[in-house]
This record gives sequence, structure tokens and C-alpha cells, in this order.
Amino acid sequence: MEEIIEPMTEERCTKSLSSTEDAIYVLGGKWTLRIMIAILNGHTRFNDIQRRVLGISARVLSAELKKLELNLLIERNVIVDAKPVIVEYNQSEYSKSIRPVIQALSEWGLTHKIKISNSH
Amino acid sequence: MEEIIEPMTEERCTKSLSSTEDAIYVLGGKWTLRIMIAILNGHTRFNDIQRRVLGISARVLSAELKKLELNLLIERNVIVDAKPVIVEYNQSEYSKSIRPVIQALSEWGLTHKIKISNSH
DNA sequence: TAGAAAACTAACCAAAAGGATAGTACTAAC
DNA sequence: GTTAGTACTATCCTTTTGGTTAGTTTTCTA
Repeated sequence: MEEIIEPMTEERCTKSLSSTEDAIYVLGGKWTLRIMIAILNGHTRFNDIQRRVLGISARVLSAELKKLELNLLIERNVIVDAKPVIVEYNQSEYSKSIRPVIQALSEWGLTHKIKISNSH
Repeated sequence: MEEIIEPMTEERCTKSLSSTEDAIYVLGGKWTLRIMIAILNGHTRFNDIQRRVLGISARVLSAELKKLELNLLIERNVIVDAKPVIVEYNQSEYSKSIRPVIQALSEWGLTHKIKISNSH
């Protein structure tokens, strides 16, 4: 089955390019997707996430969580009633939209690992 | 039509995560995909690419091209017969494999731009 | 013969990202 | 009352990344 690939004109490409850059800007950091995946896996609290994402410092985690919240990918909820206040970082409904991106990256990353190890 | 989403076990997730990291490591830089897209658009020579990718310095372009070559995404061909030697950076057959990744990033980036601008 | 263009590389510096360590405010358990 | 846990923030320092400028070699063009 042949896939129909539309020709990439300069114009279509420029649009696609800037969108790609935006996506890379938001998702492309060293920690961003690791944190996202931890949260998607149900690890919602600060120290819990920090324990999951090996090697990350509190300082960096704090900054990343703020960035993810600004990008509407997570929601910060404070449970005031809890005796020591509990802060939860939950996935947003919108965060489901990055699933295909994670999927595509993950699939390519896997084949690439194989490709590179075969080439040596 | 409901999509069937398989549950993400910790184990499946860990595998997926490391692949995702690999992909981000290779493709996630500030310039990498911009250069790739320039080459995919038929700009194959050093100065040509530099003119296309606005803002990049020769030093950074040189380093990125080496990285892309190591990752088998481009091929460096020297045409010795040309009077001043011509160096061409061509897309490899393998580079076609990143199309779905660019596609996914580009689509998400576009919807995200809209999402963010609507939220303000 | 004096530019100019191609394809780089080297040296240096600035900015951004990230790591290490410590500290704060609160509470709960021992 | 001391220790430990939660959820951070602040300070400092190192590493990485990227930008600037200039220089090299070769050859074509005016």
C-alpha cells in the first residue's frame, strides 16, 4: 500500500516549519516529556514526580512544572483541607493531544536505536 | 469512532520513555529540524543551507551537519571533479523515516499555537 | 591582480540550562 | 522536643550551547 505524499512547497513548508519549531520549543527539553509521562502515569505530587524522574533537581522540576502549566498540559490543584497542604499536578484534558507526538517520537526513537547500533 | 488506547503499564512506559528520549536527543535541538527541512527542500550546499536557515552561524551549522551525518539522516558527498570542490549534503533514504515525526510535531504545534492564543 | 565566493575551522565570549547544597514553613509521628 | 516528610525557593557554580569575528584554501571573475 503506497502512501500518497503531497509535495512540499516552500510555502507549506514554512508553515509546517514554524509549527514544528513551536512544538519542539514546548516539548523538546531534556526533562519535559519525562515529567509529562510520569504525570500521565499517575504520579501527581512533587516529591513523587521527583522520585520518578531520576536525576532531576527540585529547582528544575519546579521550573518545568510551571512551564507545563502555562502550556495547559497540566493543572496545579491545591488541596487546602489536607492537614499539611497537598499540591497535585494533574494531566489536563488537553494533554491527551500530545499522545500522537509521544507515539511518533517513541516509535522513531526505537527504530533509530536499532538502525544506529546495526551501523557500527 | 473510539480509538482503543492500550493501558500504559510501567514497563511499556519505561521502554517508550527511553525511545522518546533518544528521539528528542537526536531531533530536539534548536536547529536540527530546520536544517533537515532545508535539505529535504533541496538546499544541499553549505552556504545555501546557511542562507535558508536564518540566524545560524557557520560554526553551529558545521557541527549540526556532522551530527546529522552520524545519525545517518544525511550523506556528505564531495564532488572532486568540480573546479572548486563542491560539497553536497543530501538526504538519505533513511531520512524519510522522520517524516511522521515532523508531521506529528507540526500538527500538534499548530493546534497548540491556536490553543494558547485562545487562552489569553 | 584584486576581489569574491565556497566551505569550512579556530578562538573567544555570552547566555542559557542545569546541578549541588542549603534553607523555609508546616505538620505529623516517635 | 527531635526527627522526618512535603513542597518548595534561593544561591551559587559548572556545563552546554550558541553567537561573533576572523582566518584559511582554492578557484573563478572583472
